Amino acid sequence: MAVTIYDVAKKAGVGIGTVSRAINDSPQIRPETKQRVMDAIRELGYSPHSMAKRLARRKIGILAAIMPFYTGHFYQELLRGIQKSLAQFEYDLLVYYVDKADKLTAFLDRTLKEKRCDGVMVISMDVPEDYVEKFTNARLPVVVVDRAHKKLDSVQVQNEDGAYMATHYLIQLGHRRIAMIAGNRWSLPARQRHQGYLRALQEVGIPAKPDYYVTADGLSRDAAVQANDGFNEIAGKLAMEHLLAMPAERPTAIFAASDILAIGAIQAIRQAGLSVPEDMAVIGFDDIELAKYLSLTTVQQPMFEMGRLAVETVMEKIEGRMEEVKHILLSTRLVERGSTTHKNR
Amino acid sequence: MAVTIYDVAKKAGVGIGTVSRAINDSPQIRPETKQRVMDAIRELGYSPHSMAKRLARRKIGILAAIMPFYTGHFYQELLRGIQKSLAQFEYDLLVYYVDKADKLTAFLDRTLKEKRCDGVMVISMDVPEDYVEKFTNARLPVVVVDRAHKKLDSVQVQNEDGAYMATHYLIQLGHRRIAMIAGNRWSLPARQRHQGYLRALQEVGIPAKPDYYVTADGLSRDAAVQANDGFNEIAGKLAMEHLLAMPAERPTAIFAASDILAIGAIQAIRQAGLSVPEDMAVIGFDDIELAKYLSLTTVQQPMFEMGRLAVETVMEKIEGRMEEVKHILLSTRLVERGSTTHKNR
DNA sequence: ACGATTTTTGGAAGCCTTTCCATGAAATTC
DNA sequence: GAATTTCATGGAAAGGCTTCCAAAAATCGT
Repeated sequence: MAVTIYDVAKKAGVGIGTVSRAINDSPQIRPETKQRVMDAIRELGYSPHSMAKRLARRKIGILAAIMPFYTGHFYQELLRGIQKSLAQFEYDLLVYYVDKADKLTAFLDRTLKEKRCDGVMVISMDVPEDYVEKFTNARLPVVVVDRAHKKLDSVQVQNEDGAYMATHYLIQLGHRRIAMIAGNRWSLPARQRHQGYLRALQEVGIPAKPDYYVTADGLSRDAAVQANDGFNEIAGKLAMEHLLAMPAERPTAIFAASDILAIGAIQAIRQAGLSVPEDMAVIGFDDIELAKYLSLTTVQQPMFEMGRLAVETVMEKIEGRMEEVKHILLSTRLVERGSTTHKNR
Repeated sequence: MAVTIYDVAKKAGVGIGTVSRAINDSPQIRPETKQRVMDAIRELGYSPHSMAKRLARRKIGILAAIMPFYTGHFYQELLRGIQKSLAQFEYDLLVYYVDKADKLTAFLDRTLKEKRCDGVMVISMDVPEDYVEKFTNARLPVVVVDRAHKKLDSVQVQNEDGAYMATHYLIQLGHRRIAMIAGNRWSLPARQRHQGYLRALQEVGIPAKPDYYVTADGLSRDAAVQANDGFNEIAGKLAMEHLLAMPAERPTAIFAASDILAIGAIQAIRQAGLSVPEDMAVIGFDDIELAKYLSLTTVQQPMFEMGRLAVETVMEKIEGRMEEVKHILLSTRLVERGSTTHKNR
């Protein structure tokens, strides 16, 4: 049916090995011979069958990325970093979006069952403990992005540091009553960011009020509030309403653990007839695309770079250049906009 | 090295054919035998090699999507529709993001050269004429999404209709001087939307002023303005500035051929000290995520549905259920927000 | 010019499945 | 109970490539 390497070999009057060498830029071939083969290939319109090649090479040439279904700049930029980097290795990218965490295990199972890729990048999701072992046994490299796990390679941002920076910035602006809004309490980024928040407060001797730390899990069982680990607009709004309803000592500034939470919070603030930043300064985390349009001060993550490093980390494992588990931490950057002060530059 | 079907066969005391039948749910196998094989598989931790399977089955089980690198809800939702639909066919998705159109041909070349997928979805990009033929010859099904081509299957939205609806809506609001901002003049969606715009005007006897149709290509050679076929923020802003600078008969309403153009236009309007919608009503097209936050009235495209249909169309071709070229047109929906009237519901 | 090296070449074996055909066993029919 | 049909099974062949080894050809040294 399709034209194979045998047809080319016959046409060019050479052996199949020679054809293979010609298409794979082997140095073990005379230029004239190579030319003859290439001519035959062009004439016949031959194209190698990628699956056969992969089978023979014992290498799939595919990396899989699994990520949650959130829209937004963060994942887009990440994907772009991944793609760009992948191109250099001549690997393809298989993308899986999942709605819920339970789909993650379904995907992981399938990946383990069929050998569909050489490595996996798990983005913004926690890999269940038993799967960590399964993947290790299967010798299938996994890198987690935007999360960390002791036994898996990881690429993430200095969450603690970024949160410290954000909180410190609010303090510098003169705020003393600073509350923090986060997604679910057990989410790792939430915890890390909380640590940074606490450190900044502690440093200047502001006691941390437990009431000032509001997380999505404490607010509601509602699915909409729990979506995306509690990092969603509704949760932000609810958390803010909760803070505004506090009897006394209402905070003057909010550090939200994500931009989307911050956006929800701002809605609640406005609805309460207050304005940002006069009555309430708000700072987010991520620097998603919306942040620019809504003039939200935030902590920017080097998303593109994360993607690039994720790929390189998996590739190191695949190519056996690296044995040890590697944890990469990238630094963040504060982006000042209008939700904290007016016209400050 | 890896455990193969032979190991399983030996362990279970059956032939390899039987093992294959067991894992593929063939009815041609006794339940007891199947159980025995399954036990052996579990014990050995066997998993079939997907590439070998694909080679033997003469079916890759992969669809490729190639799309531009724009961030946003439209592509995210589209991808989600694609993914969801793909899961039913047990196919995987290979994603390629491209910055520029020239990368498109690079991708298409590679796809043709190596047989990496069973079908291709080209999203928001025009397939060059010579490639149409190449793909037809290679018998590799291609569906274009958000574009159309006579000889290729396509899934797109009723652009003409949506634009008509948008313009008609502005007319209903009392506007008579309605301008249109579009990306590059030669882009198909731009042309189709322009047709709808013209039809709505004509219907009520408003003469179409050529000056009221501003496209990105007429504005600047600048790469930033030409990016994404002229559908970008800068182009929208520039176009609006151009309209505002018009000596007399300044328009009172703008139909932008995309939300992102509308957003650029709004910036220009505000910068000129005018307000939306009082001085200038603005309606967009797409309903990207930002639209909701910026309260932009717009024409919504059924993105998820487009993704689903794109997959089904390619699959029909792959499975040989359909020979003819199929063009699918989906209808749009007007979403009223604050950029056209205040509180209108 | 001839033996020793080095480079090029041909093609068998291997990668791991699925599929098809032949065979033997079991079930059905008359 | 013999003849026929159906069902379950084993394993060869096919799918299209890479890789390795041995053989052939080219190159080198003297």
